[in-house]
Amino acid sequence: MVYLAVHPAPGYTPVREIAQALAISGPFLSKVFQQLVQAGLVESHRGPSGGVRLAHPPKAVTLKQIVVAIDGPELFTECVLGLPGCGHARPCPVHEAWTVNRSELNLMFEASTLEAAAASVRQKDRRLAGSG
Amino acid sequence: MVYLAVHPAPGYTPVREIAQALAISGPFLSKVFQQLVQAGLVESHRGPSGGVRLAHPPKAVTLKQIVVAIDGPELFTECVLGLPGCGHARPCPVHEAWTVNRSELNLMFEASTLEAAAASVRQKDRRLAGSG
DNA sequence: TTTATAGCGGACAAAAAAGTCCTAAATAGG
DNA sequence: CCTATTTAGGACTTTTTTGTCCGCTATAAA
Repeated sequence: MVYLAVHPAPGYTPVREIAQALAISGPFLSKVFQQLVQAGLVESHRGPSGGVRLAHPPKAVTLKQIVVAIDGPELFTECVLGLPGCGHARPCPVHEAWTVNRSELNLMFEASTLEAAAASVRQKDRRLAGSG
Repeated sequence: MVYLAVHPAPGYTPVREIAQALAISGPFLSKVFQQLVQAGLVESHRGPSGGVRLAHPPKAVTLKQIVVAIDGPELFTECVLGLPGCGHARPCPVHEAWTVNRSELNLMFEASTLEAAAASVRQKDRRLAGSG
């Protein structure tokens, strides 16, 4: 998604192209984009001149949305010990501590936008892939 | 460790006893305690009347120490995207955002002590296990 | 000294996650 | 209409993580 924000195109960008640019596997990235499409963060189009594109302006997309789309909302909702049913009524020993922690995490991930990440990449020639 | 803090014993407490009290598997808990012993958070003693006990007063043990002992220091040191070599020189797009985030996490996990968790359990009759 | 107890550590097994492959469906262009 | 392209989605494989088992060593008590 950062790639799409940094390299805006008039139409759709093929997943394969992104995969090559980031030096990651095509099928794998394809799976990731399926999740992003289902979450409504990305729009896709099949056939020739098809591909993917951002569904919203980068300013309106947060890091939290992306994390939730790919890894699920558990990080922002669940008990840190993984105890099922942990909540105000039946808290685990670190419930309060983690609740505070978690809300901070929420704020930070919500404050971090795709636009900010893209700007950072443009300005600092920042890498997107593991090598390069 | 919360159990040990809540149920102080004159000598060592067998791992099996703790496993039964918390309704979790003995061999599994045994593995966990091996890690805690190696990390120096718990002391063990073999043979009859052996078992485990806290190596330090609960006040002096932080949640961070326990997390690091069991899951490793990665949570508090590594790039959130998992890019090898991500750092100040070659940052990933969310490097700064995550750095801030991570130091907050550090502070919170360092501020949360075993004593606090144990007190919480004692006062509020808080459960330690998944059911009960 | 013998015996039962208890943690240690390596090998093994099971479960979950990550990643790949293949076929189908859509669609733009000739 | 036909073909090439490109995502969708399910099945499969590989890898990683998680959890179990078993023999070994230590040791307290009889």
